[in-house]
Amino acid sequence: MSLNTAFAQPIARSRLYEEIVAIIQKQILNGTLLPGTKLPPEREMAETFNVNRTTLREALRRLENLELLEIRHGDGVYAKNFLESGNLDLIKAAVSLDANNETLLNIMEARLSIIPEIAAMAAQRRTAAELAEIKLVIDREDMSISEKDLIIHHLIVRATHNLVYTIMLNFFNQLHRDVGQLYFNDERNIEQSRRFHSDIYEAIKDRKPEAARRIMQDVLLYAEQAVKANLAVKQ
Amino acid sequence: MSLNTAFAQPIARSRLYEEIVAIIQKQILNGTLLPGTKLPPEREMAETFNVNRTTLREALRRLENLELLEIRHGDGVYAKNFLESGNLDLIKAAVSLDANNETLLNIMEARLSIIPEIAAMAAQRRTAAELAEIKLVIDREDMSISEKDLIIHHLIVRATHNLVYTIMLNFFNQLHRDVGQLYFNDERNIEQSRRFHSDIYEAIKDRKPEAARRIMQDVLLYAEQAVKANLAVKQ
DNA sequence: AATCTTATATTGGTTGGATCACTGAACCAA
DNA sequence: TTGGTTCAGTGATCCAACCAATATAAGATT
Repeated sequence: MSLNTAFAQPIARSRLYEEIVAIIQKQILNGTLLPGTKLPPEREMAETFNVNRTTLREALRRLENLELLEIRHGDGVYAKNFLESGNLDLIKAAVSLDANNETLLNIMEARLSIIPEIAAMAAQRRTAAELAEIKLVIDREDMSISEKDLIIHHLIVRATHNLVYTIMLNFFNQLHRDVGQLYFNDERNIEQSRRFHSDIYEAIKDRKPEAARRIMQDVLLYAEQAVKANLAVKQ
Repeated sequence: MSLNTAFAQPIARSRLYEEIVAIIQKQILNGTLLPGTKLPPEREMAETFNVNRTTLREALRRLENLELLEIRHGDGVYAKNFLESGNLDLIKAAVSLDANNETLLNIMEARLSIIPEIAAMAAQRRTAAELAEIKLVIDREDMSISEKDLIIHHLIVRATHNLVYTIMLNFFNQLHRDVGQLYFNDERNIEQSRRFHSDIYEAIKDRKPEAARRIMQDVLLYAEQAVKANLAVKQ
């Protein structure tokens, strides 16, 4: 017998280099480490953090990929202005840093302006095969509503035939994974989702972009309210 | 003497690990390396690519950050489904891989649906200080029109007071840097940009979101046509 | 004095090799 | 069947060099 899945948490042990990433990332995001600042040499930083240079370098690489640092061979390591170059992955870090959940609200706002557009586009461009796939998932019974919801969103964005939207959705879905757990614990929300799935399916089937847009907008607004209510409780 | 800057390509000497990233990335994007596939051990791969294990690991790390690989301590390295987990940085690679510029068109489509919304939001939320900053940049004369354009877009998105939009803009601006060079070589486009700057400024000053949205939409459509014309010539 | 060239120190990039830590599978014991 | 033990495989980290690009300053040239 398996434990209550809501209880079993995936440990996710942090690697050493990730701890260093977190430290430097925090300093850049909260303005302690200003853009243009030259960091100490790798050898020196490695000693400071009391890790091997190889490990430190993995951390610096990560920060470079996030566009937080610029590493110049033969010169040194410089802090960049994350507002001008930062990567979407930064948002995850920003969410966990700001205490008043401002970033989370920002994410939901952006989502509300982008995903409904995706739904509309999907209603226009979906192929018969893509429509059938959605139907198939809705009718399956060996899957939790939460899993279904995730896949349906994926299938919808796939129907836009736009890779950028597809990848952007991945970003918003990370929110889904983090907050969704609570959302789908409430029976009312589950019923809401079921209705959403059949409604959006119909709109896409009938190639009604405006209907799809509105349906998507409504469900996002509904979910947003649920999340906000949850945040209010926590505080 | 300086070379023609439009001709001078940004050297960008590839680091060794980046070449390995490119190879594996390509295999995942074009479907050679299927999701779930277990890659050989690091020691073996390092030998195959004829690089040190440290170097290989930097490559694997990068691919993990791109959400293309999953690295499990004590187990192994597995390929992931980039359509379900991929990062926006992937798009850059996708652009250079697909021959028919489909991804570039995808980017422009997404941009057209997102940036105008940002302009509208900025018109509603901008503070007096943010407005003044924009004006200041427009009036400066020690700056190329291309540089101005970039900064003005930054200031506009900053006025939305939404970090997600700010970071998203960075993604689209990379396109700006790559294609903008050609765009701003044409005198007609420069004139177009000047008009755009003053028009969008007025709309934001007067707090007219719909006007700002339309102006932004028009300029993006105009630029899109210019890019498409350029692509047509190249092919 | 101003400019160019060259030598050198600094710093990131790469290497080879060793050891630690986690995972999975096979095996054993209750 | 369940739980514990062992062990081989694999990633994580460490250590100590050397390679390669850059910045800087000293020297040569004009």
